[in-house]
Amino acid sequence: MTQNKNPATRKELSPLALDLIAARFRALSEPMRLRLLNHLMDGERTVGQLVEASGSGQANVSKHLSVLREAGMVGTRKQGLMTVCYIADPIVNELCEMMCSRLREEMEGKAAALAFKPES
Amino acid sequence: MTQNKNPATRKELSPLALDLIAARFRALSEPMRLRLLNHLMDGERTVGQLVEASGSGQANVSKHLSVLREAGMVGTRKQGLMTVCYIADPIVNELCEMMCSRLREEMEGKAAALAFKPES
DNA sequence: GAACAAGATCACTATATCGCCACTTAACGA
DNA sequence: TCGTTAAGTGGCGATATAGTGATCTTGTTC
Repeated sequence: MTQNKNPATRKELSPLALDLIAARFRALSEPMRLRLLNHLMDGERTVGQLVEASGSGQANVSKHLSVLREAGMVGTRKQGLMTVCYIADPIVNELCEMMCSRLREEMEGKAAALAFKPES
Repeated sequence: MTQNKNPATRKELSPLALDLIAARFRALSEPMRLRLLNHLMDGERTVGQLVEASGSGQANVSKHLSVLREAGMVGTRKQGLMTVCYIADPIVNELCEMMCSRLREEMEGKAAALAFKPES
């Protein structure tokens, strides 16, 4: 069910499409960016709050945020001196949720496999 | 709806979890790897077939495949001289499907915005 | 066993990116 | 206008990774 045997119904993605999709996934491929998103899942945060919460430098956080913004995943809004950040695309939550639960399954599976009968 | 205002119900992910999740997304962050997966969505393929279909070198394809294998997304099976590859985790299809349709929405949105009344 | 074919691995170059420091820019208050 | 603070930007060193050619390994065939 996970594979489509009929070549006529499957489309080969164009190089441009592949680049765009890869770019989106690349935005999610850094632990620090995931950490920022994880904090934003609690609600809006200023850059300063994210700097403090992430434990990284201000310049670094600012650059990671611009990557997320260019990927359309985070939005920002100026509020006086501060910049308020928020998750702009709900797909972020879905993707992370999926990946998380998938990893949990795998880990539990491996743990169970190690619990008894470590290879007959 | 996409954000959780209650801090008590949101969990902050551990650094280890962030690394694991980031690694999975990183496996999907290269156009060439997405191309390989895209071909595998039609069904099993040997390494040689993927080399031909992808238009890249054999060494390069082999390395990308090992990245995908380590990420648990692709499985392989020896069959004589050849190595048969297949998608081992159905999450790959879901993730790519989601990303694809999301991008389509965005592009169509932008196209529609450009069609008429380019800013009043 | 020798020749051969498929694929994995190694060595290398080029490029990209992370984290940090310093500096600049922008908005606010006195 | 000046000083202060929040955040963006540029430069730098270190590391990581893509792609390529050469080599090694393994299984097949004669």
